[in-house]
Amino acid sequence: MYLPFRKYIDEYSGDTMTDDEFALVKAAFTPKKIRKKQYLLQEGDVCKHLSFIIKGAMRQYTVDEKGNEHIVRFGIENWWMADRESFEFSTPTIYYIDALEDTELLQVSLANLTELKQTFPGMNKLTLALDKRGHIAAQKRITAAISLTAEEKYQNLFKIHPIFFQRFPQAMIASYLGISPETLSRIRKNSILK
Amino acid sequence: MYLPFRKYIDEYSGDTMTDDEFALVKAAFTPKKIRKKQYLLQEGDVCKHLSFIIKGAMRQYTVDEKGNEHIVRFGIENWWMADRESFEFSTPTIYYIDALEDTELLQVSLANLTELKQTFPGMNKLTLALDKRGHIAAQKRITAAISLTAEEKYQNLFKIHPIFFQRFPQAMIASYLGISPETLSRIRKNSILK
DNA sequence: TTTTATGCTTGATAAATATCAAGTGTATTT
DNA sequence: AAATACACTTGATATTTATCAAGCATAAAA
Repeated sequence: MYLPFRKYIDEYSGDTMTDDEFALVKAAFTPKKIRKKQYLLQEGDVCKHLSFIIKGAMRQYTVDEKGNEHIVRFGIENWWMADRESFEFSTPTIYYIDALEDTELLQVSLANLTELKQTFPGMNKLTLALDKRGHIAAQKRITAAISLTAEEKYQNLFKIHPIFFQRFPQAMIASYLGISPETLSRIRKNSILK
Repeated sequence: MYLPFRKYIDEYSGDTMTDDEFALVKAAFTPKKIRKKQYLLQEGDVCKHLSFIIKGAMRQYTVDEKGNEHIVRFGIENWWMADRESFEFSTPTIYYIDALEDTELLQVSLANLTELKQTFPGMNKLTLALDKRGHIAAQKRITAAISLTAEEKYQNLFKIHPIFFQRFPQAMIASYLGISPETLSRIRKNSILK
C-alpha cells in the first residue's frame, strides 16, 4: 500500500529517499478508508488532515443557498485532498469533501506534516512543488473560467483531464465546469470529442 | 524606495532582517520604471523576472482569437507580477502584462531569486507564504467563477477588492469578472453598493 | 422479477447575458 | 477653443445558457 506513495514522493521531491527517511514518512501518515458517499469534510468543520488518495475518487464542493452543489475540485489516485485554507489556518471551511467511490487515504495532520518537513527535507521539497503546481493549475482554471464559452470549457477539460469523463457522472463534470447538466449534454451531442 | 520593500519582506517572512541580509536582497533586485501602456511581458516571451510593484498598477491578460482581452490578474503597490509558469519553467507565456499607470518595479531573475533564497532564509519563507496565499486566493476565485451569477461576482469583488473600483476602468473590471462592460454597468445601476 | 434510483437526453420555454449601436459627459490632445 | 479619445450608459435585439418537465435506458435494490 505504501509503495506507490514512496515512489510518488521520490518523483515529486526529485530525490530518492532512504529507508530511514521513509520510516519517518510512514510514522507521520495514518491510513484511512472511507466508503462511497461518506464525508471527509463538511461545512463548518476545521480541516484537520491533508489526505493523499491511494485508491478511489473524491470531490470538493460548496453548497449555495438554493442547495445547488458546485464542485471545485476532483481528486483521484495520487492526488491530495484538503481545504488548504482551513488546514493551514485552522479556520472553519465552507466546503464539503466526500467520496465518489470507496476510497483509501493516507492522512497527515498539520503538526505531523510540519515536523516531517523539518526532519525530512524531501517532504519540504514535495509540498513546495505541489504548491507551485497547484498555483499554476488554479491560474489556468481561472483563465478558462473567465474567457471560454461553455463549449470551449468542455473541450479544454476534455483535453486536460479526459479521465474525468470516464470516471465521473456527467452532471458532476457540468458542476465542475460551472454549467448546467443539460447544457453539457447538448454540447457533447454536437461535439466531435466524446 | 527600498524601505517599504524591506518592511514588506519582514512582514511576510515573519522575521526582522539584518542590514547585511537586506544588502543581499538589494543586490538581487534591480529597479525598473515602465510607463503607462508599456508591456512588461507579451505572448510568446519567456517571463524572465518576478516583479514587485513599488508604485503603480498593472494587469495580466490573455487575448483570444477574436481579439478580446481577458484580465486574469491586477497588480498594485506591494503585489508581485509574473507569469509563474513561464518564470519557473522558462516556457513561452500566453499572457500579456502591461502598465495601467506609470509604474516602478523591483525585479529579480530566477537565478538570483534561487540564490537569494539559499543565502537568506527569510526570502524562502516569503515565497512560501506567497505561494500559499496565492493558491488559496486562486481557489476562492475559481469558486466564485463557477458558482456565482454576474451580480454576485460583482458584489463579491466589491467586498474583497473595493480598491479596484477606485483605480481601474470599469470595462477592465468587467473583463476581470468575465462579464461584458454593459452588463457590469447595468448591475451597478441596480446595486446598492457603488 | 419487480421496483426504485441513477444517469443521461430531449424539447419547450424562460432568464441571463452578450452584442450592436448610439449618445453623453469628461478628460486629453492639438 | 476645437478636436479627439476615453469611460460609461442606455436601448434594442440576439444569443447563450438555465430551468422545467418528460422520457428512456441501465444499474442497483427489494
